[in-house]
Amino acid sequence: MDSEKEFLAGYSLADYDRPSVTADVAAFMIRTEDKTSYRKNPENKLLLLLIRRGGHPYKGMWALPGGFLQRGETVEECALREIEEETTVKPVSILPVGVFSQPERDPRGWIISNAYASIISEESVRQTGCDDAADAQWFAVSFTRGEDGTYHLTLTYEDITLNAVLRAESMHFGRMSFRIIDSGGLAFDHAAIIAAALSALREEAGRYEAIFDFLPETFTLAALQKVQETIMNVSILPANFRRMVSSYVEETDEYLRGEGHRPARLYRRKQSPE
Amino acid sequence: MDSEKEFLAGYSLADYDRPSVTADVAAFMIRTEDKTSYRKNPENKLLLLLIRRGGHPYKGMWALPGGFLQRGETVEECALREIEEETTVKPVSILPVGVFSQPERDPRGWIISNAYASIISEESVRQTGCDDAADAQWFAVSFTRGEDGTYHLTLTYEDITLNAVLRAESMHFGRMSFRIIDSGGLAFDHAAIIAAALSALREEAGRYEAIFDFLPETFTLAALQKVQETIMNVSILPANFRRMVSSYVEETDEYLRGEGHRPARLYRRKQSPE
DNA sequence: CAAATAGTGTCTCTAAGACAATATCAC
DNA sequence: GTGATATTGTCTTAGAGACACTATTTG
Repeated sequence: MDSEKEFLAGYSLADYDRPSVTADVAAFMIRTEDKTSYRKNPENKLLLLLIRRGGHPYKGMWALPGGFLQRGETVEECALREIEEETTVKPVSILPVGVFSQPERDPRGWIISNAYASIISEESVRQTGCDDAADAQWFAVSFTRGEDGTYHLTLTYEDITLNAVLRAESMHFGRMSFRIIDSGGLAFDHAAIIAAALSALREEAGRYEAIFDFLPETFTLAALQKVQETIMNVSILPANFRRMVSSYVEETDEYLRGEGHRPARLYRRKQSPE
Repeated sequence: MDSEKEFLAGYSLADYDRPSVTADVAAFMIRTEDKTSYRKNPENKLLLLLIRRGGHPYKGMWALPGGFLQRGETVEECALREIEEETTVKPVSILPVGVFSQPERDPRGWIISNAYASIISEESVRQTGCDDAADAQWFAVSFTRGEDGTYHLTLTYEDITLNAVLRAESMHFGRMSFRIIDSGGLAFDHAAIIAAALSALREEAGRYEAIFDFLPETFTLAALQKVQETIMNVSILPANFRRMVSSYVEETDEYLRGEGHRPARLYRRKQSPE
């Protein structure tokens, strides 16, 4: 019986052809806009972090943050590391979206991408104040389905508008994958990655899983509802939303006062729903 | 302005450290058992294809079929290719399960695995009759949750029983990931991959998405229900199941006769439910 | 007081679970 | 006829949408 140790000593992976592996991250944040009236609650905007590429290929175009997998880390850790490097903020949560491995997806060669969606709370961004780099910006997201079955992804930052068009290809486990019809000026296949990440985020939010990560420890139910509405692009009656999330949250004794109307009780996420 | 062509010509990915990339596939099939009485409908068994490892590491232990990603193919194509090589059968569908990239998961070195669940119809296996290789066998699957939150995965083939114990780690997009407590004799981290694939398969079956792929073009509703019950490990009242899938199927004019009781109408999958 | 949100209660509608009842065939 | 499944229909219950109504604060 030959020993496993011996076998491994003589074994070399270098004999095989290997791809480069990256993790690309669609980092989402929800920004509370300014109040339009001293009475009204503020609106929300869903934002996505994009980096303007400084080098070839796709030089000058906008892309998702990402980078090569390093020895000794998992793909998920790589995604976390990349987003921390770019924002100096630790994401609250990170969710797998899919693997993108079309052979021609990157002109530099054989590079496969592991896509993640990550959620960053506005609170943490405010604290570290990482809005400095001109080559990293938060774009406002709009993602809608046309009546002909195409999907329109629009990303806006000041006077820059990226307008991608996609078609849903397949659906597995409730998640969709997309084929790019018009990349709208996004680098690589990142339009398809963003669409898949958004579709995954919506599915997660529909189960009230992802929405808490956008907010601080304690929050009003109205704020939580705005998050849900912003992600899902729907509107919900407050009374019904309240009932639906009631099993996921628990009351605190605190109230949010001074908003020009009746104070709202602050809630926190309940660890074990039921 | 420097040209992108120039840049790419001088660019070499070989400078970076790269992992080996594999696709591992949990191939599921549902086998119709023999009738216990000439009147009764037959029972079903959920089966998973395992390969006995001929070489180190984990020599002699059972593992999922899989192999290295080759240049020019996508990870999904690699998974399809591996399963076809092993069974000579083309899977009806293939579903992404997750990426497994713990640095120590493979003693041979830095190897990350893309896991897929694939569904193979009994019909296609019968046609090609690929039950020959002694090192490739279909194991009966049992996957249950203990009352202490652990999960028990039992795989059985003749006198071989593999008994793995796992703990749910996290849940994203309705899918769970698992930590291995006892691998039960399965190679690598394949116990965790199988558990994740089963959890994903159940989620998909719960939406009546995956269940049709186990069956031929036309089928009785009772057969469809047995598939659902086998995967989900539940039992459903026929009248209710019939109502729930009614929007996913359409009638044919054919009937299945000679079963010792009232003939059942054959149905086919409806392309666009509603 | 007015404007706005916070919060409660209730009606309706739909989908799923339970179950009763009938239909139809092979033996 | 008997034993089994096939098929239909109905009662009940749980949850989501709609909406009316009350409560509470700030300017």
